[in-house]
Amino acid sequence: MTKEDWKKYSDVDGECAVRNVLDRLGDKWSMLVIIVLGVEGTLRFNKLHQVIGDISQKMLTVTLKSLEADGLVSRTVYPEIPPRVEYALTERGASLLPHMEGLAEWAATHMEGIYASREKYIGS
Amino acid sequence: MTKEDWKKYSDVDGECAVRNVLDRLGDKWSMLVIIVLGVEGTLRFNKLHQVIGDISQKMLTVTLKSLEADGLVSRTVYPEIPPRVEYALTERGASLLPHMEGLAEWAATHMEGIYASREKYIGS
DNA sequence: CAGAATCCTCCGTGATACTG
DNA sequence: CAGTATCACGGAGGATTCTG
Repeated sequence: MTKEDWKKYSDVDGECAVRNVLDRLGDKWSMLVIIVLGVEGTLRFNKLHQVIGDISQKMLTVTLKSLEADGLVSRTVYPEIPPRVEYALTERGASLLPHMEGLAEWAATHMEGIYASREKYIGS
Repeated sequence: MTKEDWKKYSDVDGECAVRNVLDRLGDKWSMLVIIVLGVEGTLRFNKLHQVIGDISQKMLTVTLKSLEADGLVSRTVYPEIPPRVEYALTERGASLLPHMEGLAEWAATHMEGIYASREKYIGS
């Protein structure tokens, strides 16, 4: 990342790629949903809900919709009764996985140190 | 990332490394501050404020404090008048940079497609 | 089963003013 | 210069109920 690329990160007018994408991914559930779909593969709505555990039905719906809108997740409806809807990563969504993995590994590696720092820290 | 590592990502009891770290990094400014310090190097408070441009003084203070508490950013006070305070990435903070870079490049690469998808998407 | 529709509650964030 | 101290708000997120 050179200074020449800098404008990509400092734009204030809402056209900064990093900020836009991280804003979207930075919500409470998007990254986790992507990771789950990446690890588990295609999942139905309720299965996804159950695997994540502590997400509300509403937020799962909202999160999936925004991921679908961005073309990161595909939604397949099977016209049966009872209804069946399957979610999976698109190619674009899957291309994010390596980066999530990288972050996950970084997190796992540095967790302990971070917690230790937090405890020692004397905030105001 | 195998299924064996899965528990690291699905823990609900607040001990999930990924969730903890991403929660912290997922706020509005942390990642940007890290990127800026990574690209620009050591910076004083006001310079940081000016370079980012659209962050409030309060949020810059808050963000820097939490990054310092986590040991990602160092804060050096020079006992002069007027005061001078310099911020820089710690080694731990710098170790995050490659991952930020990866995300940034992913974002830059897929931005256009994501925007195109958003426009075509017919949400409810 | 897979959601849609409401209502409601924090709290992250910003604006403003003040200080050592 | 580098912050603190307050006040105020908007919207992300949760709980609950309803539906095709």
